[in-house]
Amino acid sequence: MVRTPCYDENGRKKGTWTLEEDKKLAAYITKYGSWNWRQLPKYAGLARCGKSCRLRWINHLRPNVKRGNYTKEEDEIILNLHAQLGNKWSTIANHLPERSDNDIKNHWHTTLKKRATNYNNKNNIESNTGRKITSVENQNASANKNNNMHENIVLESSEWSPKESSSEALSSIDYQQDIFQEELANLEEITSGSFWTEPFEVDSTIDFVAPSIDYHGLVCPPSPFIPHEFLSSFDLDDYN
DNA sequence: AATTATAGCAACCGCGAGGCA
DNA sequence: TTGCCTCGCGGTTGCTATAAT
Repeated sequence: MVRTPCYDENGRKKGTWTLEEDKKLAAYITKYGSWNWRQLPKYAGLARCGKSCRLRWINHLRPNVKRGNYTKEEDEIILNLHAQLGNKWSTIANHLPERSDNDIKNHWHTTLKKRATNYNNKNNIESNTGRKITSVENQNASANKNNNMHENIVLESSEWSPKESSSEALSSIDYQQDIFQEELANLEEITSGSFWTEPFEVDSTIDFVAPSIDYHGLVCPPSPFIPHEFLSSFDLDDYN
């Protein structure tokens, strides 16, 4: 289910993310934000490309992201929106803030696609009998996902498995929050006290870089892994 | 028990849009 | 206007787990 880790011609890692990489990425973005995806992995001490970091963050690590175990209501929203929008996964994902576009896309191709034909046929039948689902109704249904779905949006009960509850998804969120708290604490500990003034034990596997100015004129924060002797030549006050 | 087929999902790739110099 | 850079999107691939034979 995962890709075998390997390295590209630039020495950047590809494939499955390790727990350690997840922790580094989550901790860094939680503390500094995603100011520049391309530069971020260098500052975060990751041998990954920016694209990979962005994807990992959006699909797995960002707060409150829910994985797997789609509810019946979520399925209905996706089916409904896909019928209107087509493969506009990012737009569909906007209606399901806890889901990523990639996750929705995968879910569509693996599960919902098969139902779509029946679903569309059903809508056509309803339309022909004078109970057409309007786009306004669809929007209301999407925006109000905490309430019961619109009466017209019905899936065959046999098509939805009750095993797809939200319990496992919630445990995924708990797991991510644990990572945030643990690594944030580590970062705070690392970057506080004598960290900035004491000599640093350099990890030769990490590509150290200097703080810089991004295109918004903001100081790009240095990685907590940058050694003291390298940092000492920079004064962030000069940039601010 | 071994082999093959299928499902499910993580992640990569290529392209277009938009911002900036 | 043009070219470069970054980001985000959608299509696709690669791999594992599970089911079927």
